[in-house]
Amino acid sequence: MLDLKLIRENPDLIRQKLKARNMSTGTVDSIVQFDVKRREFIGEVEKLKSLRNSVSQEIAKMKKEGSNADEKIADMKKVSDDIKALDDKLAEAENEIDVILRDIPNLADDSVPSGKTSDDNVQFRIWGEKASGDFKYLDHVELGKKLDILDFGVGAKISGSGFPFYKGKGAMLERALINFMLDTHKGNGYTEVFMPFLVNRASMEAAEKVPKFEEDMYRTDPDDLFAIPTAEVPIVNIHRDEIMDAGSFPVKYCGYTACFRREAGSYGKDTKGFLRVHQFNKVELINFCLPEESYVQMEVMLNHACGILEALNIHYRVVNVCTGDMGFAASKQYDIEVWSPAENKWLEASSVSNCTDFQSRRAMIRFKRDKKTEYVHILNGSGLATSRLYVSLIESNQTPEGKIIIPKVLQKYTGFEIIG
RNA sequence: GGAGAGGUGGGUGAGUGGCUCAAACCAACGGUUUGCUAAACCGUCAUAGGGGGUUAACCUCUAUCGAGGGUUCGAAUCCCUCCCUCUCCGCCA
Repeated sequence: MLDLKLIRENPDLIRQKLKARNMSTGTVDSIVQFDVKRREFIGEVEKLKSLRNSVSQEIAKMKKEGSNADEKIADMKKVSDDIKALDDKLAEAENEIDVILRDIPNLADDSVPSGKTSDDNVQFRIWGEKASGDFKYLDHVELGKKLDILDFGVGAKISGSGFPFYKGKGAMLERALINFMLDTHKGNGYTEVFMPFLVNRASMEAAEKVPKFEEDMYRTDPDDLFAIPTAEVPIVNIHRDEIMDAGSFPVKYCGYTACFRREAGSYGKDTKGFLRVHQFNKVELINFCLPEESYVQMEVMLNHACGILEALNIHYRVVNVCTGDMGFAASKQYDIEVWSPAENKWLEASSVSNCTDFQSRRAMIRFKRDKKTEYVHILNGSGLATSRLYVSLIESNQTPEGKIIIPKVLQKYTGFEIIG
């Protein structure tokens, strides 16, 4: 969430940033108005509470001395009633502010290109070359079927469409990718963690996923637990409600989880095979750092994610995501896209975001410096999601006969060099 | 799932209605003393929000003892609901 004080003191800045995100600016006026009310109520109610505290002391003293305090008690009864009424009004104003605040995204950094849709994203880097064999590239669904390593029909039978099923060497390849990525990131200084895949509502709120995106989440009914849409949620919550040691930054974690997304409202769009799924595997990178370091850390994280693709020799590009296409909590976002020779297009495989203090303010993750408490900056990046990476990998490394050559670095993880 | 115990500041831990709007100790930080180390002594020791201020230091008020309600002039303390942790039993990978 944004800083209420920042909105109060710079409403024009916020309006301008909201416009850049194609959002209406009326919310700013509402917040400012409710904030004025809120502070009025606070002033009034605290004056009354102060009075009550001091008079209660007097009553205690009078009772001890044996004198009659009935009159003061009657007065204070009235004061207490007033306090209760004012507290209710205050809570109402605070709730109104919170409801609006939960709907306002992070402010875009000035280095973010302005634009409305993904078409306005700006290519930032491109690496490698398109697979250019002199034959027709089979797509991953055809390949998977031919080699008997992927069976989307079985996944659909077990769970529904969008739940991939891997088999034999296909399953081993998936496991190899995950292990390779984790080992590489450990080498980059990340602490490996393994964590719950179901989290409580408080954790989802701290990561700013709920209530805004509740429709996109799988939720268990009697326990109100959410299937995580990304490992970002449990990892960010490691330090929730904590004042972190200022000397410890950057604090870096990597971890594998399955990720679950309902993808409500996106039916019929890029639904083939792995292109859009409800469950996928991802190795996530999270970085807690000092505010002044977050944009530098972001470039470092981007390079860590790209390093995986380069080791696997996968053709990719990085785009600087525009204001209109950026994630809710991000102030800046790079998407990494991998090339699919069969689809003849780029597929998003990773997203590296600087969430600045947007999550840490909600999650109360802070550190101390010069006697002051400041909010930590939090970055997240996929390093990477396997599903679309898998598509690019098996498609790009296929032979004219429809076999798949395993990249050198993966061979010690798979235990084989070729599928087919 | 059943039975019991318990949740107090960074940690230990006192506190069953009002000089406790949280004692004491430990840790941490600053200082004094000191050949060095250690010890001793003194001081600081929360978070959030409001108001004031030469808008920095600082002053002041309010809230916070797992969470939320309730009783009361007044709640860490009494009542209700929920959450979590620990121990034992049952079930189970």
